[in-house]
Amino acid sequence: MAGIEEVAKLAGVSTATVSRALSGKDHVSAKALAAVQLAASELGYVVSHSAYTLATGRNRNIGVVMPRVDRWFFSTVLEAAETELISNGYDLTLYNLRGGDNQRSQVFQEFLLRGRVDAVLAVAIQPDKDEIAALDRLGKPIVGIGGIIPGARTIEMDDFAAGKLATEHLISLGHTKIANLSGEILTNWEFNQPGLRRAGYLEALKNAGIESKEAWQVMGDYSIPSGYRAAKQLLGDPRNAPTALFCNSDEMAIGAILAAKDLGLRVPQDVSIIGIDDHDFAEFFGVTTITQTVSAQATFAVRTILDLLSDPDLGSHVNVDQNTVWPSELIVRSTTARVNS
Amino acid sequence: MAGIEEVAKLAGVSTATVSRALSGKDHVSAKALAAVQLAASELGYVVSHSAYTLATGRNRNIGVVMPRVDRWFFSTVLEAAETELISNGYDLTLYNLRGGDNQRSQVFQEFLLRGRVDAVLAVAIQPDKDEIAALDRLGKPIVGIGGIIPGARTIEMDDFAAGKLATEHLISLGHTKIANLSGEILTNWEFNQPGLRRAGYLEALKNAGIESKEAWQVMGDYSIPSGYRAAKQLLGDPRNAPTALFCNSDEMAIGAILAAKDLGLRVPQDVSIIGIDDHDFAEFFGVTTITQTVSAQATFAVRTILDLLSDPDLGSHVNVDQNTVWPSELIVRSTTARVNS
DNA sequence: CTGAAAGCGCTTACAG
DNA sequence: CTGAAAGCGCTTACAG
Repeated sequence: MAGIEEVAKLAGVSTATVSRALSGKDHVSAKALAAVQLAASELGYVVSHSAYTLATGRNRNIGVVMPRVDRWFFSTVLEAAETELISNGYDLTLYNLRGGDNQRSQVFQEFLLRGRVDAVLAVAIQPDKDEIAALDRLGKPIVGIGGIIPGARTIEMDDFAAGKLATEHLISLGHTKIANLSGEILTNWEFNQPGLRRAGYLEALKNAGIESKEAWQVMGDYSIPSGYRAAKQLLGDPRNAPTALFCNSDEMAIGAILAAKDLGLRVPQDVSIIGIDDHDFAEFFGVTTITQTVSAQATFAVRTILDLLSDPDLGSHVNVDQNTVWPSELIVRSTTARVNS
Repeated sequence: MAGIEEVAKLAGVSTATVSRALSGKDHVSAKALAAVQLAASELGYVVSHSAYTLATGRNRNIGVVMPRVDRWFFSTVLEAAETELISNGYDLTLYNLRGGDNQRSQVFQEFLLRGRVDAVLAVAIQPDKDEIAALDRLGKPIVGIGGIIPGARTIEMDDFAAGKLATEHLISLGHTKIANLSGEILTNWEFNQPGLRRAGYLEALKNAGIESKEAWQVMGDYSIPSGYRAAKQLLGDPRNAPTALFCNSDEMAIGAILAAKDLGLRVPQDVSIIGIDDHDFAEFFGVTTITQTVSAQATFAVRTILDLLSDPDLGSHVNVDQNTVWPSELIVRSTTARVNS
């Protein structure tokens, strides 16, 4: 692999000039520029990344930390983030935290601090104060998606408002028997998104003077099968069946639709179902939902990071409290309708 | 951020001793070891990655290249690969090629050669000879999943055999009207997996003396909606409806099941449906399928890479032709049955 | 505009 | 077992 020295020799200039010509940061005579470019392409020269990083302290690489990747939300974030990063010449290093608590602390205490990343994008992860402080000391920005991180910039949809809006939509259609299919919080470093959405749901019920029932507040795992199972249980109960389901994800809503069909119930005539996400498949299944525009959120988060990184007077202590509430919209499709009374 | 020098000073030894003590590669007196460890943990010392790489030429980082990440197959590979890598102290740098041809060549000609990765895992991507040669010259192994790459190590299920087996299963149940829902090849650097599976399908038909029909060979995109649409079209045709569907993915099979139901057809009494993958949701929907054990494939591929990298006499020219045929199994669930004649 | 040289923070023969 | 020193391959003040 050709190094800068060989390029310099071939071009008949110094390595300093090669560096300047290729980076484009400093002026170089047209003649030198041409000679360097020719030599570089002839030798197939590519800047050694570690030398570049060691000399400049910049990595052109950001770390993305998420609890898992094999779920729609996460893979969608990843896809959008990578696309935005690569088009800016940045690499993306992925850390999934499937390994649990140990892996999580290994990532934060070692991987992120080795100086391989310039910044971190935390997806649906709640870093603690010490972890943020450590990044801060190194001058590394951390931006979060999916919840509020005290002491850092975050982007999140208003989960409480979304839960409330979804429920109000059902109430406005005359429903009073409304169940909420939510999610579990598995670790102490995940956001309480299920709790916030449920709180919005309960608030909407209370405002409308509708009594809430414990039995109608059930747990799923955001997947189609879990939505199916929970909905079948709820809708199959002969004495206690709700007429409407508010699901925390479109996948669970899709599962619920299938469960209703299998019970011989018509959607939306017999049961109304609303999700959250605006998943790729939502339109196809006609799911009424609340948008999250996940790709756009991820792209925005990456741009925020890139902007911070290109700020010339970014010192240490770069992270500040700042939450951007991401707009959500209700999209009414064909799975919700006036209650059949 | 404390450097090795500060640790050396605090421990009262040279930087060489610190390096040796921390890496554990060379013997160090118990006393020095203790002093270094204490000093390092006191200062929160973490080895600078770029300095380590520049000095050693090793990155402890591998690049994963895939056409996209927001599909089950890819996110599952990614999840498994990351889990295996991180537990070996390796990072994973993700390159998705959603940006098309330009992005692809940028990745291969620039990103991969900057020396940031020690090896590459190519997922469902067909690098060309020059690209492999370039990696070879740098002594970087490339291992592929999802198809055969001439000149590199690969792991792939036998797509032809899988297509044949799926079709034979349907034939053995008495079906003769069998459609194949396959996928499109969008770029010239993707594998011809749809073609291979279809060839297996056609071979099985031929062996059984069953005539194949153009109209029963249709395209999808591996997703639930595309399976639904294609199946509805096929099964709704009053003169030409097949009695069995062989789908190239379980998601398409699930879509097909839903389409059949919506047409009032019973699965498997009226239509038999088989997929490929053994997707997370396959068991739930009772899909008869052919396993791919994707996670295990990805883990195996990563281990292959790690083994190569730890081989002390790995020089340049590390890539050789070598394909491992990954075993597949037929799992008969409840979506296939004897033809209703 | 350009070059010589220091420096980024490690690792590792080489001596001892 | 340990230290002094060279070297990894760049970038960037500093002079000119």
